[in-house]
Amino acid sequence: MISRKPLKRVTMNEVAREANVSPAVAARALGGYGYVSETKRTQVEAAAARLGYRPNMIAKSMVTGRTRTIGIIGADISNPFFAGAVKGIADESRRHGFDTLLTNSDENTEIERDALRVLLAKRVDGLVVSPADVNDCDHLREAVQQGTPLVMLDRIAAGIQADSVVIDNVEASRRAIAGLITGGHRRIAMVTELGTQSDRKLLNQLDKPESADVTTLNTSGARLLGYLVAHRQAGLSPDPALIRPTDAYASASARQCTLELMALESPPTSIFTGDSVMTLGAFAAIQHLGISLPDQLAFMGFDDMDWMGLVKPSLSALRQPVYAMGAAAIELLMARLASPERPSEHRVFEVESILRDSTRNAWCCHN
Amino acid sequence: MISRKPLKRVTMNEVAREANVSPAVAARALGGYGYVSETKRTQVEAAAARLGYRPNMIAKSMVTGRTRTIGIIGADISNPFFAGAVKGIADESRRHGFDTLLTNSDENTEIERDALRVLLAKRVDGLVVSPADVNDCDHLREAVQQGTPLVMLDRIAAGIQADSVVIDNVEASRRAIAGLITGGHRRIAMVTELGTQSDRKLLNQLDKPESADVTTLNTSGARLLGYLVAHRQAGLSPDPALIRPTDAYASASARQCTLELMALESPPTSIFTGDSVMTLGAFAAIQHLGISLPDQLAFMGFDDMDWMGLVKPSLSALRQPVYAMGAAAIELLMARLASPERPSEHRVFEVESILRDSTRNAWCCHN
DNA sequence: TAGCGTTGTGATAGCGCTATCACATTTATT
DNA sequence: AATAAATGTGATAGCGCTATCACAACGCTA
Repeated sequence: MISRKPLKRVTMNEVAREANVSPAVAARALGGYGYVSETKRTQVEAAAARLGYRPNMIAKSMVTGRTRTIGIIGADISNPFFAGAVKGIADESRRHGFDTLLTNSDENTEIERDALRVLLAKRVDGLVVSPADVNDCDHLREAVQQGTPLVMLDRIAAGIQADSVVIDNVEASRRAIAGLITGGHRRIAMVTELGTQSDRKLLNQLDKPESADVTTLNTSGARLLGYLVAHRQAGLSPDPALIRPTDAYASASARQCTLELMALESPPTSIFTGDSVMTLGAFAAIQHLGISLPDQLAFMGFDDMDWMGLVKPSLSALRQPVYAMGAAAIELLMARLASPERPSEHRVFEVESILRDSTRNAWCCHN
Repeated sequence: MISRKPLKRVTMNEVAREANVSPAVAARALGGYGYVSETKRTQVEAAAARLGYRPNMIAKSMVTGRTRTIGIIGADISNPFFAGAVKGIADESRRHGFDTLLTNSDENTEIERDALRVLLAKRVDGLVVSPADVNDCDHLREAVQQGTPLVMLDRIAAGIQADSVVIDNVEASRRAIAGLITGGHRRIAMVTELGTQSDRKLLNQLDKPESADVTTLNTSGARLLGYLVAHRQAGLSPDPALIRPTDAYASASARQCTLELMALESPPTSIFTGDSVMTLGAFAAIQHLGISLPDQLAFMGFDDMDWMGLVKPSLSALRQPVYAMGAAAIELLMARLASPERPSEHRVFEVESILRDSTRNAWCCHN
């Protein structure tokens, strides 16, 4: 039960009275607009300080229609990818005089819809969203249509007229796998979450990746597609037993999947993980089994973390410039706020291959 | 340049007209309060849906004086400690129907002051703050006095009438060091950031920790104090050469400090780090030098991370229940919103010692 | 029939500001 | 000196809602 009496705060009118000027003058002095004489400005400022006046953004937003606030809908702040991106978003927003309202969707479209409703009710000036499912985005489309600019981060939902900041997941993954294939690997396992229906559909068409519609795939689906394409291009047919979708408790599940993979009659000679959480679990399994990398198993994962250079052997990874991507999202948003009619822009960032010991002699640059 | 025309949005009045009811009825139907007949409620809801009506929280806050928003001032979201805490804060807030406005202080009091000003202007209903410097908190005190409830997380600023959620840094650190001493170590190094003046003052009184004023110490100062107390209690005099304050670029600096420590004529037999960022840098140095843990050097650090169990050898650490601490901060805030006059509550969480290979045979439980 | 509570509806003040007038005064230009 | 422009001030509408009235219509009891 919330107490009902909102506390009485000092208002501009009281400051005006204290300073013996009209409310209009006080407003101009405090708000920094229009004409005010130096004398009165000082009077007003002194009065404001004396009374402990705090401007009320709510009231200001009420009349201006702007809040100088950006809403963020991310999957999970405790995931390092988002933590880094959120930092970039927050810093860059601040630089432009905007604040950030943060929400978590937990990769759940229902929660996302809810979060969106709240952010729109709060009248944020713009949104940065990582859609939980790119195939279920009517709510996002409606927000854009009603006039709230939106930038998609990490994932692009088809059919939404909005800017985006992404990497080319298919190509990054394809290149990584192609490298392993060129390095001589033929049994490459992939451990990844496959949270959505459309991503899982890929499992039924392992040999015809070209028939998949990229625009309906989420991040991990796209990474799996890259895996399939690399195989296809090399004339190889992927073994379904080596593709392991994990379930919800991601890290633990990745560990379990990896244990099972290595227990196969014909285990993989190399393993590729869909993100850093998968990498954590898979590597835990590898340690547990005492498997030696890269001789017995080559290892490469999506998303680079500091610690990957410190484990033995060190782990190769595909690095996304997360902070820069977050900052870029805000740049695009600011550009759109300035000119709402500009054509939508899609910023594709480069993925860097960080080659460490876990792929030594196992990976060859492909192109 | 921001475009100036705020876009025209559907208001309650328009919904009322569309539904052929008075604005008051529409307000009650949409706001879910007071009497409305079933018939009219349905009419209004239909009209709202038809027009794509979105409630305006700003206007509502204007009259109610509440925003259902919690402001967070944290040091750095990309630091795993805060990322975890922020998750706890956000989740728990959401459970209570509150949203979170996130800001970063970068451990800088100036930025913190700024962030506070903005959050108060936005009329947040409450604050969760990790003060950058517990000795420079007049701005926080004023906020509390003006009536915005505030919970301090991770650090307590003296003389502020507010709730707090912390761990006992002195005791946790003292116990860890005492364990190393009992384990036979006499030359224990400490690598930690010492960002504030008051923390650095400790360096001038290594042998009389009891003369330090705990309430003026920040997190890392308190941890250093624990280190000193443990030595004192064991009748040992700490070697100043083994206490290494790092500077700004934390991880790299910790690496450098560790390299220098190990190059000493008489190097430490054990090393203790002030947080996970320090641990990362220190461990990188240890790997670089090829030092074997725990034989050549016992290792223990503050803050546990997933990867610490995966490096070779695995690293011992003091684990804080970060998520729970974030959630607890919101619990306290909600309790205070419900009864503003309740006495302030200080929640002290337990620190768990995660003993792994890096302290094998080097650490003995002390009490 | 009068008197009462219950249920539903409408009118409207006002939250704290900004923006826009109208107007007063000073300074510059012809 | 007359006019125009620049500079400063005050009054006030209104942003979209909620909360508070006043009141009407209805069924109930006495």
